[in-house]
Amino acid sequence: METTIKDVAKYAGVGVGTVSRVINNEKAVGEKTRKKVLEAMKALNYSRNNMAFKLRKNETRIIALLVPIINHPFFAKLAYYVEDEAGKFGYSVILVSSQQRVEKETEIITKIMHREVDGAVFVTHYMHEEEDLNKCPIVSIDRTFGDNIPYVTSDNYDATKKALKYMIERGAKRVGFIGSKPLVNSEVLERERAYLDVMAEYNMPICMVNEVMQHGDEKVVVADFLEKYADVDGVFVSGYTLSQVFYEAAIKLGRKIPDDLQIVSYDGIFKQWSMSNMTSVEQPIEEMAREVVRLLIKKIHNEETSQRTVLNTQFVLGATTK
Amino acid sequence: METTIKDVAKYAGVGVGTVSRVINNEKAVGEKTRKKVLEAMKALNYSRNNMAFKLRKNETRIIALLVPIINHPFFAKLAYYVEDEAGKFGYSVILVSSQQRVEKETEIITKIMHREVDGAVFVTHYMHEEEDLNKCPIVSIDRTFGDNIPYVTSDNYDATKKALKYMIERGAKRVGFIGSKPLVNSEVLERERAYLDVMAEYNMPICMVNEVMQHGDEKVVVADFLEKYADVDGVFVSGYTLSQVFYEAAIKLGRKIPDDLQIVSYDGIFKQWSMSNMTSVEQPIEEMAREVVRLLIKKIHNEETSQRTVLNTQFVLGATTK
DNA sequence: CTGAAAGCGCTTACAG
DNA sequence: CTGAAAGCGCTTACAG
Repeated sequence: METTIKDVAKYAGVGVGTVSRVINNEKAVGEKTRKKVLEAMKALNYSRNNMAFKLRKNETRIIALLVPIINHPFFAKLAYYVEDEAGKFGYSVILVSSQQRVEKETEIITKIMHREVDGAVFVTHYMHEEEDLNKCPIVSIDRTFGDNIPYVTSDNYDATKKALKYMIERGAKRVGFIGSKPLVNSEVLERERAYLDVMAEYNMPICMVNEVMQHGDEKVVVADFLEKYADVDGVFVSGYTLSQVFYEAAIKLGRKIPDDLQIVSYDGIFKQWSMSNMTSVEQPIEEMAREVVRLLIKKIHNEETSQRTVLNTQFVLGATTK
Repeated sequence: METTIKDVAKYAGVGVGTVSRVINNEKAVGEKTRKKVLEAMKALNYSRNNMAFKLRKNETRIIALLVPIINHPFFAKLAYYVEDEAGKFGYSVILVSSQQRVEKETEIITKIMHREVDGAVFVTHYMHEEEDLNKCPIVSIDRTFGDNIPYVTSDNYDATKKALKYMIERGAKRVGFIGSKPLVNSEVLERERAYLDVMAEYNMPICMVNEVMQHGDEKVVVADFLEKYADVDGVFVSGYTLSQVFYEAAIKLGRKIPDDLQIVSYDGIFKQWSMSNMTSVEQPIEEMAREVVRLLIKKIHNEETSQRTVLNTQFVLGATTK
């Protein structure tokens, strides 16, 4: 059997309340008593059973992080900083890859209701039932759920606009857009809006594929795009995976990059992970992660939070633009 | 207040024990009573407080996964499958990036002792105090702790030998080895042993750098290696990050790959993450992850486990060998 | 400053 | 089949 607070109390010849007080470092305890208790703890090699502690306190000190798939540079980096920031507040993080299965989202809600975690950050783009969500401490990235779910996002609209204009200024005459459309309301949709606005402004034709995609669909979608819009000389690719696939496919088709075809991607740069060198809009992943954790912890403690937090991207030049 | 088992019992006009029995789907409960309780649960929107459940059962149903850094293709992929496999057994996984800080390892031990997690899988290569470890349900990948810590690994020795011979058969006359040396006993050391054996067998000179490295040291180490052994025409690179850095550096130095310099790496292939196309020894990450989880769960339940599990790698041809 | 007791929300022998 | 009670290991008013 593991040694409990009772054993310590008996050994030290005091009450369990007293032991609890020294464990929790409360001031109201005599020097001698404290010493006795400390010795007993050491002698018995005591360590607190935090299951009991958590039950009393009614907090798990755990949050869940729900990503589409952890095995992806964007989400892995996010997870890294989420864990780091949560740790600063004494929280652990449970990792869940939704694998595009809706049940996984529901599972998290259940975990919250069952008091297995205190809250969750949702980085997924699937369906769900609004009603339950609003009762739970949940925050999100990019996704706009409703008034009760704070989220952090990046300046999707402005950044996309800037990226498109950059290619146009460098000679692109026919500019395309390819993206994976989220299933739910998301700030990511702003990228499409920016594209449409820029095309209107420059009086250019729309060459866009922005579809709901399953993981793995990228190749087909890219191939379709490149066939349908064979004459584009500038493309905005929304998302890391898509941009890698797109780049490869374009090369294979013999397109000269950037002379014949310029590319800018949203999230195209993960130097650590790949040898690609794309011009891209880089999201402030670290800051997004840290901020989303701070929001969640506030939410858990019923503090006020702002509903929408926008962080700035960076436009990073690479070898895929002129 | 959240509704408890007591509320349900009162509402249904039964004892709490009975409610508990229907929650846990025990057979010994009358049909009518069961129905009454089920209705009460629904009416009150009851969901069990698992903190209390866990305290009673003395199990957290959580395991910890300790990796050097989650933001890395190998560990991210591992994490993905660890989570998936753990889920099959009803376990959640807490993610911890050690960030090369020893305290993080100790932290996990503490979490186990404090009953915050039931056990842990260690994929790190740092120091620790043996004594505590042996009391805890811990399993590992590659690392050999001692008789009490089961681990899974791959056929490091054979695979390395095969890779080296492959280059030699294709004309390599001067073959090097570059790796990041683990701080602790690890099967990864077998790769060095294989290299030394092969060099002896072919009577070739040793061109090896196998040092303890910090994250970020790779560039310097690679540069040193390429300067010191400027005339190697075949190199075995141990590890993903190192192989990416090595490849880039070699290219920059004007080395023609594979004509002038062949490369084989251990863990060089992560198609999802990069556009590289290396010849490499591919570890069965999914199977390693699943197996290590199974081992841990057995350990948690005090079942017998084998101490060492070796899984086979695959030798995958890419563009970096002749 | 300290002890005895109640209680967090469950499960599980023990009777009946 | 079912209820009353004890207990999991803590914390926290309440007295003193």
